[in-house]
Amino acid sequence: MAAEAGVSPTAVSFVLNGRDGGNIAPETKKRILETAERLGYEPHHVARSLRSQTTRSIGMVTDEVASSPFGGRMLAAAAERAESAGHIMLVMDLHSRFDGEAAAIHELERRQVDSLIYATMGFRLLTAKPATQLPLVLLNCTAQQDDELSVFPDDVAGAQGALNHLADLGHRRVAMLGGGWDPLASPMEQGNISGPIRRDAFVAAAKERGVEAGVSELGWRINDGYRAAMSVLDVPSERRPTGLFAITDRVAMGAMLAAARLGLDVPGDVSIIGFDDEDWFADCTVPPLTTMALPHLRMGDEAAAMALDAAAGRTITERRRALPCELLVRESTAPPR
Amino acid sequence: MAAEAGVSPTAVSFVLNGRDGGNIAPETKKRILETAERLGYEPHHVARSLRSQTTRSIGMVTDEVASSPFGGRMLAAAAERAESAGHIMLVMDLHSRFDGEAAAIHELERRQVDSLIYATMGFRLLTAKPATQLPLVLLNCTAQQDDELSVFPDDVAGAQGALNHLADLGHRRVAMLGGGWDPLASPMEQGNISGPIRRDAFVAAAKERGVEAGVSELGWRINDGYRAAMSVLDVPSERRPTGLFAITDRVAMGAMLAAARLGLDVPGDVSIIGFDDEDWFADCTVPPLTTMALPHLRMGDEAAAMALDAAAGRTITERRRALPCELLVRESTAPPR
DNA sequence: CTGTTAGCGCTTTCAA
DNA sequence: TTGAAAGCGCTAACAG
Repeated sequence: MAAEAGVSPTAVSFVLNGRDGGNIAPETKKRILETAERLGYEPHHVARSLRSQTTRSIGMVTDEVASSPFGGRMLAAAAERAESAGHIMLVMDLHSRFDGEAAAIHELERRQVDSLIYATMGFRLLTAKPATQLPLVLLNCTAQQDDELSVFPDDVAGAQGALNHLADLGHRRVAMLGGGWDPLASPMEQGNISGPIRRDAFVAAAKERGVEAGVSELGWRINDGYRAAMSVLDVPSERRPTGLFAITDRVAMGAMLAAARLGLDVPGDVSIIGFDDEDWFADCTVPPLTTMALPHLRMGDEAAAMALDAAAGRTITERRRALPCELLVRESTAPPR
Repeated sequence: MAAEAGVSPTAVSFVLNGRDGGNIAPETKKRILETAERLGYEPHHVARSLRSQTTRSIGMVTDEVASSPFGGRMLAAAAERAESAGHIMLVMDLHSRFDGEAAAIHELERRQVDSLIYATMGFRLLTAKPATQLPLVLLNCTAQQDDELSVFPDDVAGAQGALNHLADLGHRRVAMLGGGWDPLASPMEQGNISGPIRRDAFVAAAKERGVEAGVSELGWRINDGYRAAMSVLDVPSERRPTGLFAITDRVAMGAMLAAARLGLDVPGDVSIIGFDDEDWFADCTVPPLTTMALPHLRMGDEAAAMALDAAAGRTITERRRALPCELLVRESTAPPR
């Protein structure tokens, strides 16, 4: 390339990296640019990495995030943000092996990634943050005492928002369905802290609004929701809640099944609001499910942005970011009648 | 490192790469190994890449696979296989931008990945295979005329298997629910060829087994399944099918809703079998859904294995691999009564 | 059997 | 304003 343009490698390097602070004659610069264009020349990425000690890449280690329904969204959003900054994501999935964490990080360090994202499937509170010298951002999890960089959903505001939606609609007697400890959950999921957070915030918000709120924590899945809704709904109508807050969309689905079984109309007899906005799940229920959407896309995006900033040595203002959930009002909620 | 052990870099390189074909004195070798151990020495990956022209990594470009419910599974499985061979996955998500393909591949080539996996969300037939000089394997898609390396689900055998399951149970009148053209589908999904493949195979298998088979292609989602099942089930019982094959688990879910609405017991009055084994979806329905599981994990695994083989220049016997689906018998199917 | 040497393709200091 | 030269850390001919 240098030979082809009849200049030195130095000149080429300067021009192509925009480092020509008036040091290169316009004429020379022009010739270099033209030659590069004509040859379709592009700097050799590996060589450049070796020299500059930066690979323009960010490593992502996931605890089966890649295989969870939400994980893909976070990963894709993070990858997109990385790409837009000329970086790329290297992924290592722990596929539920607790032990692999150190090895995965080590491998990523060997490959000289510029920063690291550690992502979990459920929203978890980490007792020990992954050990590394690299800039690290926690995605969908956060560390106990550290002021580690982290990005996670604002479950508190989400649950409050759900209650407020119901209260604004005029509901005075509501119930929260689902949550609690799930013996069937994978070990990874056990550390999930969304359950108690959402419950406490929901109950507190209900108290504040003067709304009567029951809780039936029978699990996280469709049939748990079915059972919970059955227990809560199958009572005389004057004691029956008119609004149901399901801790997940799956639980909401079960609640819908239960309502149908009991001959209750949704949202006529009972309003149901879910949480998560899992895939197109909420779009597909009958009626379409109102839900509190987890900000997975934005979480992935922010995590990558933080990783990029940290790698570049920029100062980061907000080190722990609780991102707001979004209320998606569809057709499963309405004023009580 | 070489200095520390008092030997030449050559000796170190040979020993650490296992290339010491009797060329290194056992004594020297031992000293090198000990020193490496003591120093926690590891070869510099980037430098090695520069020298050896191989980065031990495989590039993956996805058309929003990373953000689809199944995509994560394939990606994670591929990543795991790559890791086990000391490779790593670099991912570029096209996030539904058709145009980005060439750019994504180009970026991966610049980063000197050893091979490429091109993965799609739905099972697609590619008219033009992505252009690259690198070894390329198509994941969840295949090319029209080429003998390109590809891995995809055996939808034909899957649909046959579903019918055979129903027929073996004794059903003589069945219906297929869902599929057809979906105007609401994303452009990416439009190219999905699973629909016609499954339908034709199902119908042909029914004919072969002497089973009467109707088809109601009203779409791919829960409420489409609801509508399709309603139209098929809401007839006099002597004309009503006793077995339903839903083209996706979502459609099956809708069919269950319809059955419940009509007061029909599943599987007593009507058996329902789904397709895909989406997430824990099938586990969560009431009753648990019998379904034909797509081999996503194995697909990701095989794709990575093929990419690895191709990169290493090994000869690959089966260039197009249709991987078998697995029948998961749960509780939504039973003999007719 | 072992070590010297010459690069891989780039960036950057330093001298011209 | 430009170019020569020295590496980044490793591998692999090729001598010794």
